[in-house]
Amino acid sequence: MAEPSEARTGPTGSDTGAPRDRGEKLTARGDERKALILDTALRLFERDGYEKTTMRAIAREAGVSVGNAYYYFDSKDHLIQAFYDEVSDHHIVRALTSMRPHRDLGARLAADLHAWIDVAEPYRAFATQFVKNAVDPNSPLSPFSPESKPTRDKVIEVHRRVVLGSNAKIDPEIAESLPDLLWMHHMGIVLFWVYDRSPDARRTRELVDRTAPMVARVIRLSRFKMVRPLFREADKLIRDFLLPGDEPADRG
Amino acid sequence: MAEPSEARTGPTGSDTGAPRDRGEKLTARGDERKALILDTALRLFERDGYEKTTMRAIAREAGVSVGNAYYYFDSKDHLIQAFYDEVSDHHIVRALTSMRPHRDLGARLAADLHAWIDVAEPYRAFATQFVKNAVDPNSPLSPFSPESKPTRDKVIEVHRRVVLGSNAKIDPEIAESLPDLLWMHHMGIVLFWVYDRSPDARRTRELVDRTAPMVARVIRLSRFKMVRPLFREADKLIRDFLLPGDEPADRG
DNA sequence: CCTCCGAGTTGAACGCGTTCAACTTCTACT
DNA sequence: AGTAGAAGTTGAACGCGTTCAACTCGGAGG
Repeated sequence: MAEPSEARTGPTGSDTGAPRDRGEKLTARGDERKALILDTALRLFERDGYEKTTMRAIAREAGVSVGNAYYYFDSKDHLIQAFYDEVSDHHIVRALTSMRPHRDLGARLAADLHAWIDVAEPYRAFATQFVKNAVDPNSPLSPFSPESKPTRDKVIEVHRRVVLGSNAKIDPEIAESLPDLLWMHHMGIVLFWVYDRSPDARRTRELVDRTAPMVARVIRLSRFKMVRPLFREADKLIRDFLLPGDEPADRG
Repeated sequence: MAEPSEARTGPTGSDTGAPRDRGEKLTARGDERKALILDTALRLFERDGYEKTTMRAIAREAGVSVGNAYYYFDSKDHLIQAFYDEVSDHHIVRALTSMRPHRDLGARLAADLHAWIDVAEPYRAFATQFVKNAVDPNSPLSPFSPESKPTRDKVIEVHRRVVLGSNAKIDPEIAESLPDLLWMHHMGIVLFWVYDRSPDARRTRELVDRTAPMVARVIRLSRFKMVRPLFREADKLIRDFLLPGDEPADRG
């Protein structure tokens, strides 16, 4: 399989299964190195923004070669995935703590979302890029991508706790997919936050304070017979369309 | 792409006074040239997708130099703006026609959305890129950008007609912001459509058929006293947060 | 005729993300 | 110790979007 290096003709791609950084074996030193590169990248992203930070700058600052950065991360985007993981982890801890004193569903939800804003705020400068990539179905950063599933599941689990720890009485039939609904509400808030230019995301916080009680009120409505069919159908819809359930295999 | 290059100057009429991209003087020959480049670009986007189509390929295919393409369009993204305008214009015509026979709000909404899918379907291959850019607040492609306002207003106007032509009885207080709500529903459908991999967007159409009646049902609910406060608050929320209201910016 | 000027046009060049063949270092096993 | 092979590392090179100094062209004024 010897191809002349200068004639780079033909379709190179379509081999989508790049097993570069996946669960491959990394030595202890490799783990260190990977962390070093990631930390450097996030620091530069925070300081200069995502687009203005070059892979060459990251490599130089971390004291490695460009190629080496690519040995640990498949792409520049993958570095953002790591950022998202980090934010998510911090969010989980903070959210569970801050919602603990509350029993009211709206209050718990608001605490949850405020916790997210607290954690994510330092990175707002380059969060745009995250959302931009998240919206691309082919990106590993897509919320529906296999790569994102573990993180996403963890976040949804938080929303489950929001519901479970509350004193709200909820139609058990819709209770199960409620966390996913709340997750979507969360995503909406995130989208607003990305656009938000007010200092300290004050406007997003205001939005949270006003939507959280509303969401709680809507959920409380589900007990009434008049609207129950509507809720059932909405629930079914969400299950059918938004939750992939079990997609057998993508590349195997 | 049924319209020949001649149609380029006609239908928009709204120059928006945007001095953004070469709003400078263009000779007759310049207009032709610009249209030629645009048509070539859209054709290649449709054939090969957005990312795989290079500016060099567009230039070569159109018989001009790369630099010349940049003389008429500030960036590759700006070519997509043109695509969005075109889709919107066709959608408006088709939607108004196809919803005319219906009086039921759900049916009218479904007709509207199906019309959009019909028009946009050929471009699904590179629609991802549009959404990706649309989500960037700094992009001229953002739905909230001044550049997009004329197009967006036209689309929202269609949604106003959806409501006005129906026999639904709606709390007048919420009726006014209803078009914007429907527009957001539309955006949600678009987002799903971008992810949709089913042939002919069948799954998105299914989603439309199921959500449109639901939306209509929710709107019908607004008459009931029990939920009216909730609707009022939701309405106020939308006004306060999602509609910029009075931006004293363009074209006095 | 020539000159001037600005719209139109060019392609080499820049900086970017990414790839790759070749190289070095470490680990495991004989 | 020796050695195979995996893990780690390198920088030049590729193709991309974009920029820019220099060019051509056409018509208005002398």
